[in-house]
Amino acid sequence: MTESHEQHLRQIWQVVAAIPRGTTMSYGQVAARAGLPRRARMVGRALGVAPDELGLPWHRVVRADGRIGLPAGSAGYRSQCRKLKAEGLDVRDGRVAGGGTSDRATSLDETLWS
DNA sequence: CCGATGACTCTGC
DNA sequence: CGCAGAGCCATCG
Repeated sequence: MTESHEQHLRQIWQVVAAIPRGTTMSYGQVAARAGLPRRARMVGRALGVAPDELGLPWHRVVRADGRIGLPAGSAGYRSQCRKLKAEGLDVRDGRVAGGGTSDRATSLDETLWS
């Protein structure tokens, strides 16, 4: 059952659930914070297997460029875009703006988040 | 065991 | 600003 791997999923979900409202985090960021330095891809899979019962704010997880991690036009894409707007953020052409401007700074946040 | 795929990221052109 | 290539890790055939 690869329980060690399940633990990682738990951490990922926990990190995602710990994302402040009105803020967006990149996959690599979540992965790093979950203890997975290079497992950004696994984060995507984790969200994919994440049950809705957890009420996981997966919509706060976007790509490093601040773009939606799902194909434009997909159901998840629209959902994420809409939820982000509901969070007070602004979605432009698939891009997410942090409450007015860019709030996330990729590698910079890592030092900040420490 | 090897090859292909993927809710990723970075660098170069 | 957009496209292409390379790197990274886990899962599936």
